[in-house]
Amino acid sequence: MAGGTSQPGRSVTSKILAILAAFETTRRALSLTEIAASANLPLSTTHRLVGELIEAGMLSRTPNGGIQLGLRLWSIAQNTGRQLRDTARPFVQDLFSLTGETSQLAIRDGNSALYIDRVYGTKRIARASRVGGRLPLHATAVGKVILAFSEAWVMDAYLEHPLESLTAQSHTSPIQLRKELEQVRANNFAVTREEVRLGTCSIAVPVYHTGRLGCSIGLVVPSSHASNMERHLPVLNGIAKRLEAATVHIPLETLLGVITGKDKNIPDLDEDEDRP
Amino acid sequence: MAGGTSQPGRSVTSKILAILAAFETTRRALSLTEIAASANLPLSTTHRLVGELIEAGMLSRTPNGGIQLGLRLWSIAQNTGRQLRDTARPFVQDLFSLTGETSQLAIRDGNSALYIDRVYGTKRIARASRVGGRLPLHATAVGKVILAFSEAWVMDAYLEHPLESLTAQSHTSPIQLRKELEQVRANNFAVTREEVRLGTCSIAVPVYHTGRLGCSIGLVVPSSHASNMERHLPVLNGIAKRLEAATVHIPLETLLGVITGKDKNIPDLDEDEDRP
DNA sequence: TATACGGCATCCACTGGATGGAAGCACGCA
DNA sequence: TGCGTGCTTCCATCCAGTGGATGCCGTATA
Repeated sequence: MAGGTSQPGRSVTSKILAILAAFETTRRALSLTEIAASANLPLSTTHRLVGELIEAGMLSRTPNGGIQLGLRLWSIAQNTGRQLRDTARPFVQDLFSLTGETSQLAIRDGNSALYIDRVYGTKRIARASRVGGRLPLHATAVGKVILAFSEAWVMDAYLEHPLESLTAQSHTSPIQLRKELEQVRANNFAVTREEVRLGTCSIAVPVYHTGRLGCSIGLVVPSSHASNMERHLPVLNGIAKRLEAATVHIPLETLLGVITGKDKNIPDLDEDEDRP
Repeated sequence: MAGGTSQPGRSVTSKILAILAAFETTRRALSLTEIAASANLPLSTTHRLVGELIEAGMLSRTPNGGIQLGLRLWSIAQNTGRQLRDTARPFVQDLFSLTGETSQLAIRDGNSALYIDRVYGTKRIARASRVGGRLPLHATAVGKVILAFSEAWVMDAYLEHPLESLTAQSHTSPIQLRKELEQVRANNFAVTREEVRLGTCSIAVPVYHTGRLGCSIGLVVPSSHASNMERHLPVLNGIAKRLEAATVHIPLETLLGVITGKDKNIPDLDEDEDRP
């Protein structure tokens, strides 16, 4: 038999998504074969779908024959969560200017801290996270803040699952973590010491929104001068306050386009359309 | 007849892409009906496809029932053109710190200037462009730089098409534009005065890469203090030089994942995978 | 030089998933 | 109560999508 034996229960859509998902965890260009393997699709099918995606600019070929995400996809995706990013960026920049340390902003997306923005200097430190990247909530300072100040059920649900260990320093005991989060709530800030990556520590504070937690901002500093990270707290809290003030007028759900409640009648965004 | 009358010659892929493309020019959440209209698809088909995309996190529902791009899509798309963005960001920041004016970085994507990054302060000026957005090459300072320093055929091809006018100040005469670009090449910088949006002017310089044009960096300033934008040229050129130095070791094609030549043996990216 | 191999592109007969008109539902408004 | 709008569900039809087979190209091996 020639063809037609399509694996049942698999929609074309899911195949396209699987192809895109192949690029979720890598910055490299991938070969057709790699994509096919990652998406669990026959080569010929992959070939055709990838071809269409390239045609549309969602993927693009690199000069050496590899396949990468396309600029068009990036360009479209930039319209996601713009409200928060655009509003917050100057504040994250300020945070960097005032501290000289890598500054970042993260929100909760499922069980991960999703890094929305980060600002750093030319002298690169070993990066543990990147914009658009995710890290487990219990291993990062921003994550701990998010866990500590989220609704109780979020934390409870999170602690159900086993806590992944990224370095020898990661805290993986649920009981101990619960205590630590208690501390975070009491102190209004969280720290991590080499729990994500050896050589870097971090500190973060919550940014509130209408009483609830909105997001978290923090710093990543090399362990070498992390002995007194707490000295940055006044700046962190100051920026957090200003960011809160800048976002109060925007409904929390609108900030990210994520459903976290069942509110109604959220006003749509305004401003100039269609012009980039 | 019930169903099955699918418009022939339309692949599922193209339909999904049309749905995503509906969000290309708007930041608003769209209704199902709006998406269907934009993608030119029957409502029921749109409904099912959108449902699948939401399921996968590529789209998401807003609390008031609208549909928006999903965080997962954004997160995946962040892996596009990372090389240039990550490398250039500190320099764009520096540019902002040193000038206090909105700083931006753009490349050519087809016939548009594609804004890769921008840094601005809290006191917002009327935005004419945004990260991920496009503007015609002839109306912006970065665009003029890109046109002026690209290969000759790029400029020639661009001038074939009619030049869109964004404001009354836009230069739309091909002959005059050609002269202007000559000037840009001679001066090594370009300016625009209210050609994109009334109230803002801009200035930009080229960033070279192995002899060719790599990208362009520039400033946007309110017309009110745009009388002597040229005073920023030393800083602009200084930053451009430093950015050039920081990118020489990366092949131009790799910087963006765009094919601009037919080179071979581009080394793939390195560094830690899989960890955000 | 010959041979083997891995990766990529193309082909095509078959079929099951995609399709879209229509009907049903939910809500808001007069 | 009745109408209008927008969303959801249903299902008989059928064509777009499928994937095994084949062939090609460049590189590594004998």
